[in-house]
Amino acid sequence: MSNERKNPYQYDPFDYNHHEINKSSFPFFNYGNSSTYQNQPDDPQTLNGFESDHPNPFMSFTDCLHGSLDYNTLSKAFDMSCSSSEVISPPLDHDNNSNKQQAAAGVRDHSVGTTSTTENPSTPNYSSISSSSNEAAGAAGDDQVLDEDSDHKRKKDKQPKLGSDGVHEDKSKKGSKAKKKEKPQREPRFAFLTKSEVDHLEDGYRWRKYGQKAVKNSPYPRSYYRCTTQKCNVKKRVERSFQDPSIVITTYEGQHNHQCPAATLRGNLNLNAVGMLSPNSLLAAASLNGSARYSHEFLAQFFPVNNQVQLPNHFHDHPPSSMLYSNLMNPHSHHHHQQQQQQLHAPDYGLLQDLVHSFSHKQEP
DNA sequence: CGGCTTTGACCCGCGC
DNA sequence: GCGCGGGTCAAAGCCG
Repeated sequence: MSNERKNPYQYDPFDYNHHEINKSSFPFFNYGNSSTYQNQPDDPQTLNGFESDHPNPFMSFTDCLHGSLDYNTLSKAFDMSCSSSEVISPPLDHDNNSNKQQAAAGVRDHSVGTTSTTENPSTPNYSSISSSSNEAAGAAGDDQVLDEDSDHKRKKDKQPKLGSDGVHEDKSKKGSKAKKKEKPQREPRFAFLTKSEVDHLEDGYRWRKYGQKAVKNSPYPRSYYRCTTQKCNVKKRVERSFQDPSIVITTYEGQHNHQCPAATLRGNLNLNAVGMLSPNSLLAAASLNGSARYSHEFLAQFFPVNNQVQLPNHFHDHPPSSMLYSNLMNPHSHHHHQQQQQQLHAPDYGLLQDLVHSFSHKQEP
């Protein structure tokens, strides 16, 4: 979060590149009914051209997993990722100065985070995936935030403090910094953009909300969830795009060390009830369909080794021809440089920023 | 009563 | 050093 804190309207692109260098972008998955999404090709603040070209708006992410998650599907998805920056970026680039405030004015209140996911399981229209390495999400590479271990440490330290109303000396911990050496590495993150009226999308796992924070420059809060399974350190953050309130940004951090409860219970995934799948559930679903091989490759993108994300060659070998790809094509995509430029001047906006960077990085020749 | 959400306080790193 | 903002904690409350 270090870099993010620069002036939202003039952050340093070079600085960003420096930290985002290992990021990569990921494919879009469209799922569910897309009829409610109003595409505005001329409005840079929307997901330009996102739906207009979609030959099959009902082909869903879950559909891919359920019935036809195969090599082609995945490769198509990857092909898309190569040109998906525009898709993600529009909500970020441009302007923002005036619109960020009014973007969500009156659209919905701030009381999100209530996990009423079941009431509308079919809302999601599309989602995109973006991964980011450890440095992502504002955590400058050098000031790693805490992982579970550090969480525990902190918890310990915090106990006395709470008892004494914070007057207790927390300084002691600050002084005793033998442990501070080992900067815990943040888990890889990957984000989904999902068009949904529901904030917390059902993904087959059980989550416990442990916090909610207001997002700077956004009327929508960010909710923090943790997997309820013991010893599973996966977290996710959910927030709504302030520029397109219909879009929910879900960021996963870490890997589930267990099976997807939904899959376990049913022996298969009821994908119709799954609004969005985390990589693990994706993996589970893919495996169920005998596509484990490719799903692993696919998922490997989310968990890059050595912080280096590489697209498998065969993904590049397959020209973009899927509906997913066309869906991603931005009317302004031929204005590559222009777009990038805009992205580089995107406002500081937490998760969205992460997305932009990971995607924009993809554009490098 | 257990599991979950809410919510204010706290921690921490960073920029100024 | 201070304030800001992201992230987390944990007590209190809610709910089935």
